[in-house]
Amino acid sequence: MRLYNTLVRKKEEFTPLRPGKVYLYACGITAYDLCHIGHARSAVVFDVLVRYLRSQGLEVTFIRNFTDVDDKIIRRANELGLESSEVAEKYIREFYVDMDRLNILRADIEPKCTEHIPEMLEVTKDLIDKGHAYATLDGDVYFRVRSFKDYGKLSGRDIDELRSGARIQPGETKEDPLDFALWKSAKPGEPSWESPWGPGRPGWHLECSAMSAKYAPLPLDIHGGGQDLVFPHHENEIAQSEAATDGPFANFWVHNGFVQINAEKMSKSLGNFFTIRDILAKFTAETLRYFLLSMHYRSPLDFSFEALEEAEKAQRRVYQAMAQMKNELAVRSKWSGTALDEDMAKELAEAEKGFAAAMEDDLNTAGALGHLFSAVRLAGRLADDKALRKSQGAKEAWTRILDDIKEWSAVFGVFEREPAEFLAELRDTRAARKGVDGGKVEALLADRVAARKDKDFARADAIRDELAAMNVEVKDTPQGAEWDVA
RNA sequence: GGCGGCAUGGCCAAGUGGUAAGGCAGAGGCCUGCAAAGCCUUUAUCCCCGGUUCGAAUCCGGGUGCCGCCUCCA
Repeated sequence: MRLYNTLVRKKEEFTPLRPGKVYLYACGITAYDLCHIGHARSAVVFDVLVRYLRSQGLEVTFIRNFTDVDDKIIRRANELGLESSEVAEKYIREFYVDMDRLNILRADIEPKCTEHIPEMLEVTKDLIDKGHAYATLDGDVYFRVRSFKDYGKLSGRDIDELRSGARIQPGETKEDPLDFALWKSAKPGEPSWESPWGPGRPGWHLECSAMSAKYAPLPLDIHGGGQDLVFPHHENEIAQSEAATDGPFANFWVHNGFVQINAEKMSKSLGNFFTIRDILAKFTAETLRYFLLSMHYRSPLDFSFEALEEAEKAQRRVYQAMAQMKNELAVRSKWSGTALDEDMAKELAEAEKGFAAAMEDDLNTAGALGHLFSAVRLAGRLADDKALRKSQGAKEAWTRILDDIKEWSAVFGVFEREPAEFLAELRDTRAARKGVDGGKVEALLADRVAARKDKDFARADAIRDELAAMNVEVKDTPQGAEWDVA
């Protein structure tokens, strides 16, 4: 497949460095709070990338770390009166709750920073030995940025431009403002570990270098994360790892775009901040997942509840089509001999090809979904035609489309549910969100069924108007009356 | 200030130089007791100005607007 590589700022053909085998490392969360939509996007993007690579027959080792010691966690622990390890454990548990609901597969290896202190000390020692790092009298260890000539190659920054922006904080004794901490000496009340430079804790960037080297052969095939991690986090990782190993750290750098609110970055200070749970209180997890995949992973994605509702309708349409196809296939046992029309067969083949090509081209899930809808429309057209509906051609097409959706949905992680079951969940979710009383609806619907049976259409229509006023749509099908939330 | 990204129909959104996917919303039709759903039809010279090319939404230059990173951040 072709993948956009941040390192060279263009799409390149992705080829595993070791035949048939892919090592992918994605930066995970810092466990100090509930995950927000941005975390969800990043998680979904890399989940789909892993699923896709696997669907192409590659054996993927997916590593996603947890940062479980850092300034924010310590601050949070102080606020809550807990140990920082308790805070980290709590939010790692919450992370799994959210990710499981979003159908995110567990990574193969999920290392925690605090469990890899020896490995990090080892890297730090190496870097000092090679002259790439130095310890200060205070017991801090810094990476000597100017000792690494390629610094800035990922983020496209010039070291001398950076200089003007960097500051030395009071109390720091760096040689150069650009230097960043590998090891921070312990301050009172902070968690700390013993080291050759005194008690302290690792700097943020170090963990990814140490843990990826432990669990994967370097260079990694792919290293990923959110776009904001490009600088300084990933730039610093490259500096640490490449200075330590004298070889390349990662072959491809893949970064997902940000979630925005009203075209602005989501942030707590702007008050436009949504956790995954805020969303899942109103929408199904699968709707959120579908929404996140309906745009290309590198584009900024503007979040709104309106947009989510559109996604919900689009998603419902696919499930309705699935339900219809399954139903048609189930109710009929005899099919006429008519084969599938040549144009339709071609259309279906093109949708299949288009889907594959879109995924192959930098994981274009939005483009791929367009082809899924083409298949869905074809299915509807067959069902709509009284003659075609009973034909062998329709049977074959529906069977094939359902198979296609099954294959695609395994990569997308959506459309995997039993349609009737999901549609019921969706209806209930929409009903709850819009304040529709399901019991009352069922009662009115029963009255209407009775009225229709008596051919009292005036009364039936009056009841339907009443339901419509409640935001409820009625659908009369051969199987009986159904309702949904408008 | 430095670096980078984006600008496609009413809204959202794909788009690999060859003549604009898809979704949502709207209009007309088929179907239906009437509806709903579904199906069919229908709505774009792709921010502006130049250039390269037989041909550009796609490449180059210059504008304009918006956003991100440069400090913790998915």
